[in-house]
Amino acid sequence: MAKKLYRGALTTIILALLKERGELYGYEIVQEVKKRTEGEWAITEGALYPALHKLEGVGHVTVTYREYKNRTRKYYRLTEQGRAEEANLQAEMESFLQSMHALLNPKWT
Amino acid sequence: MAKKLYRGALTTIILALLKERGELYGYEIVQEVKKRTEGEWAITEGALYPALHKLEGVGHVTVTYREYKNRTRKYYRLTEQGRAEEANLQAEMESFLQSMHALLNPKWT
DNA sequence: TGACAATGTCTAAGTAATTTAGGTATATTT
DNA sequence: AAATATACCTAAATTACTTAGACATTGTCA
Repeated sequence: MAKKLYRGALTTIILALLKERGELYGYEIVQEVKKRTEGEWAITEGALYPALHKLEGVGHVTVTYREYKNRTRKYYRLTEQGRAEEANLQAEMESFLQSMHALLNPKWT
Repeated sequence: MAKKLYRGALTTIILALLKERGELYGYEIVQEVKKRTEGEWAITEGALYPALHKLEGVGHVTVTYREYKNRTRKYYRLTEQGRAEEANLQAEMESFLQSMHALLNPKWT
């Protein structure tokens, strides 16, 4: 059974993958997440595509269309802004992990 | 500036604190989170109280009213079910951390 | 003493990320 | 031939949360 992906983490994941890989198309992101988490997470397309469109809308990614076996792939790539945002979200995620650690493993009572 | 608390984490936090402390009242939870995360997280009461009521509704916590200086405190305590749920959410959080790690620090490309 | 902050509870409207449940079309596998 | 995989999409419903209040008592400080 697929585990919970906390709300707000999806964009962080997308941007992190794009930063690492340079360029990915939507369906590829779904497969990549599934593979890397060994099936723990299944990103739904109903969440992914609107998230990608929003990222495009705010200028964090750009799109290139490429044909492959009669199907169109939309490749996404980080803009400069997107690269900055990726750093922000990465920092936020680390802060989250730290705070979570402080809460669940307290040093002082 | 207060950082993001990913959606879905609030209940995990509440149950974890109750497990550790045995008994807490709502306002105390707000203070405790603020203290432990050194101000990083500010749980809003508009989120906390409904969450507590929901936990009570599904039988994960019980309530005891206590008076203190003319003000009523509602103390929450885990039920057996709540204790089980706490373990589930804790496991889910750990799974999240692992998956997040796998995504952001991949071993294989 | 008068005002403002802190303590302590609550709710209701609005927001936004997600789930659910579809749709369309081609390629590949069984 | 039918089902699955690939590849994109959207719209309605859900839901956890934010915002913005309400109410009452106690503590603090000018």
